[in-house]
Amino acid sequence: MAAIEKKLSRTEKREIRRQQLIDATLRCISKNGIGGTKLSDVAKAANLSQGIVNLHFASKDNLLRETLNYLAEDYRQQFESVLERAGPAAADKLQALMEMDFKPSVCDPHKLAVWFAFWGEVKAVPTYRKICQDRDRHYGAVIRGLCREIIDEGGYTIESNTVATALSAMTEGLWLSCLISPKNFSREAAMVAVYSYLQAVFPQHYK
Amino acid sequence: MAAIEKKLSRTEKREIRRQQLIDATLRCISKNGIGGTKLSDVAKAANLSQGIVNLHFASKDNLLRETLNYLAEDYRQQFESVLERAGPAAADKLQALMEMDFKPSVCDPHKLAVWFAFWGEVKAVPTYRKICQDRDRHYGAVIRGLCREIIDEGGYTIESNTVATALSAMTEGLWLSCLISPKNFSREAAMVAVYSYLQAVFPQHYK
DNA sequence: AAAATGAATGAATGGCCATTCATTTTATGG
DNA sequence: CCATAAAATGAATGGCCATTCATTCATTTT
Repeated sequence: MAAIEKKLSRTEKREIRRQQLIDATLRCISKNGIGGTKLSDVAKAANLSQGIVNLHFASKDNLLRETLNYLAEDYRQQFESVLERAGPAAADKLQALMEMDFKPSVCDPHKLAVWFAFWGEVKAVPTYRKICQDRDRHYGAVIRGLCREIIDEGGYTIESNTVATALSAMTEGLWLSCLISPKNFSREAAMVAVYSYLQAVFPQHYK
Repeated sequence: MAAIEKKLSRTEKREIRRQQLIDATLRCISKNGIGGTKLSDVAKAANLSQGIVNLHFASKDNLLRETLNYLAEDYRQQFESVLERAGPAAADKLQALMEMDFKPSVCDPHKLAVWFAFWGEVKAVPTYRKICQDRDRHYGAVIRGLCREIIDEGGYTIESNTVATALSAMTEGLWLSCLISPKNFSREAAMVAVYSYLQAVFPQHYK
């Protein structure tokens, strides 16, 4: 490991350190919650020294904000990538997006624990609210657009807004189940629940 | 106020104090999150003195646990009460329960903020997980039972489990929207989303 | 109404933890 | 290969906050 690091330039190392610390933070929050996460834990989890977080992130608040930003960015990338690959039919894109939400890389108790830890602070910390709101707004708009296309194609009478709201909510609620009762939860059953709605509301598009 | 308290016996006063402190805790958590809630804040919010929480609850952990228990019990009471009053048809009961979830007394950003604050710690604090799991299990079972009845009546082919999962998830996801974007959120629109599912999946029962 | 018991107060204590900083280690440009 | 600058360390600092406790105040009992 040290041998590998030797080959990296200073600026490369800088980025690596930051990411290393964010990863450690994710593990700590998932295990101990935001309140239970100490900078000394984060440093230990990253195999680095006490003062390292303040060196790279200046403050704990800052580290937490950057961690949330990383989570949001991680989701965004997967979302865009799925949107590109799937389709071209709107119905296929929508289904692919829903399936993404229950892939192990997204629907993973560790990551979800961190999402919920931040959601739990949304009312108290405007910065977190802002980041989460922007995320919701963006994906909401995309989903709504796809629903609109499907509705136009199929001549359905339901509001695109209603379907988009229902789908997004269902996803997030299923994530909560995954967090609270991981034993009992199955990603397949979750997808079946989502699919039951798509099928019921867009019968020509989903069988 | 002092005049009123004078008339109360010691044991009555004890209960009142505990409730007063739990109410203050709800307000503090809603405003500052669990991490930002100090015992001195709680005492101040209850117009009482510094050491009062330790006197009545022994420790902060204890106060938080009791606060979550209170939230759960509050929900349980409303749930049972709705279940009693509504019906007797299963479809009516189910609808009444869903409507309850979006009444102001339940779907209120202050209360929801506290629910989410605890959900955010579920992975880190087994005690919280236990309480939330029990809650989910219980209501899940009731909702599933009602869905089963409706399915049998209507000769639908969908699994009761799927519908129950979808409905519970949608509720909780909509609560998250209410928390994150209270400006944009409307309780009516949320109910429309839920209703769109009921209508689509149980067309004979919901028009 | 005196004694005893319980409730409430708020100042003092002690531990925890983010942050700082003097020192050491490592990388880079000349 | 040296000089300089950046990165990393970890011990020390200081502030915050849960908890304790001696004291005061109120209620109940005898």
